Amino acid sequence: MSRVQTQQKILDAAEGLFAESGFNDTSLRQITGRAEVNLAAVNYHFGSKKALIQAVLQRYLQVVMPRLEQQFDALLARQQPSTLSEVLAVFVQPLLELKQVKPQGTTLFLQLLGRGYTDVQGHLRKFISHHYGSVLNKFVLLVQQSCPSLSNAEIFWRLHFSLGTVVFTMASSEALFDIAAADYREQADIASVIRRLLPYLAAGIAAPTIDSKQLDLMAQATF
Amino acid sequence: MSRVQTQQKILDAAEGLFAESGFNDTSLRQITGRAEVNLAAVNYHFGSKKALIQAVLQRYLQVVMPRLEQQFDALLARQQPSTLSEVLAVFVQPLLELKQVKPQGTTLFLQLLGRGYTDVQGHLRKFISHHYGSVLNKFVLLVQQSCPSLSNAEIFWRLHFSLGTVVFTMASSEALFDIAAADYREQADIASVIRRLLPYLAAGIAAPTIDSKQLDLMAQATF
DNA sequence: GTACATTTCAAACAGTTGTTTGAAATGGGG
DNA sequence: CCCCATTTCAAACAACTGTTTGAAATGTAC
Repeated sequence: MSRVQTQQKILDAAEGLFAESGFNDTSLRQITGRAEVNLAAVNYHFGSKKALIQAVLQRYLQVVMPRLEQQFDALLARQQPSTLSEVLAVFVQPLLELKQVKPQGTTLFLQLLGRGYTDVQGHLRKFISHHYGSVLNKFVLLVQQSCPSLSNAEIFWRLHFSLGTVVFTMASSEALFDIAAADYREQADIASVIRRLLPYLAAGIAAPTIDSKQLDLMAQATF
Repeated sequence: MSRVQTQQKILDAAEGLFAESGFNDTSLRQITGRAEVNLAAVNYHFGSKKALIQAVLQRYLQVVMPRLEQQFDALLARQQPSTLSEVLAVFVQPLLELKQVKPQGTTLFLQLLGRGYTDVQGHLRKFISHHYGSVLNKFVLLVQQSCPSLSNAEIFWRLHFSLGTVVFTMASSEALFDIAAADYREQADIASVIRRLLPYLAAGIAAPTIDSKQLDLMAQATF
């Protein structure tokens, strides 16, 4: 079997299992079993499990990230600042295009992203900010321009709140789909979740700030 | 050593390690090592690691949940529906009161909650909805009353988005504190994060809905 | 078809995990 | 003090993990 065939079989098997069960709870024996490949093949072709995880993510990142950067650049080249909704909407097209790479591509990638941020804390964060930090900086800059009234610290926190929303939703998307289908007769797919997500994120990021005095009043209002 | 002393030492050691490294990445040998207790003590006193995890969470849940329910009941007994901000503000007081149970109680509990939802998917969700489902239903009812224009399905999704925000933020709160301190000279503690969280969540949950036509326009606006 | 490099394979490695065991120690009530 | 239940302890258990090994098979160029 040729080099690329084996590598591809491993990547395909691995990404499915990783998305289902997370990185920690997926063993190399499960992966090589599903890929119909010898156990040692992973270490031979990728070096280690960690490297395999990165390779699985890289297959999608190297498609999505340049598309995102290109769109960010287009917005940055404008004269007047973009609205927050415009900035967030940039993600939709590149993510949905992953379906062309592979039928379930969008769902798989977002689930993997969710797993990567929740399973082993820090690893994926460092990997992404190291390889694609410049792209993310452009995104942050666009958000800052669209919300000039917010301090940079406030934006930092709210963007991480938003990251949490996305990552958690995607990591548990399969369970949420099931619940939504059972309780609300929803035929939920990844595109419909994205559609629901954007207004939530836009409103949260651009929310008015309140000072601590107001918060204290709110907290005591129910006594 | 008396029964309760050993159990307490195990619980104290376990909750700290669980909060730091998550449930999967914390071994019983680490726990019994820190607790200065024999390895077999966990299985003798709690039965299994899974039961220990639940016991760790129960110590806080059985304090927080009755307090929450009591506040929800107070709001439900009102004549006019509460505002969303009022409903969300209910969480502040009971969570901060955990500091009286134990100095770092609030932070620990929220980190554990985050770990529980991100580490082993589903387990904690089932456990909480089984033991405290009625309390959560009252919360959902209050949110529905405060946002009459939103469909129940929309509220379902937005509450899970919010759960993701909280859970992810808390699970990685230590890392976020460090970044915030380094980049924005922020002295961030759990109370200040809650203060930042509430307006974000309130705005996100109450965000105006957009139809798919508008979304498509947004997505194509940058071409 | 021979020579050489690449790839596969079964087997074993060393490490960790949660759990169980049976004896030793400790506890308090009669 | 003795008895009996409770609790501790060191040791071993079986199952799993990612990784390495060295020989066998396959592929490729001459």
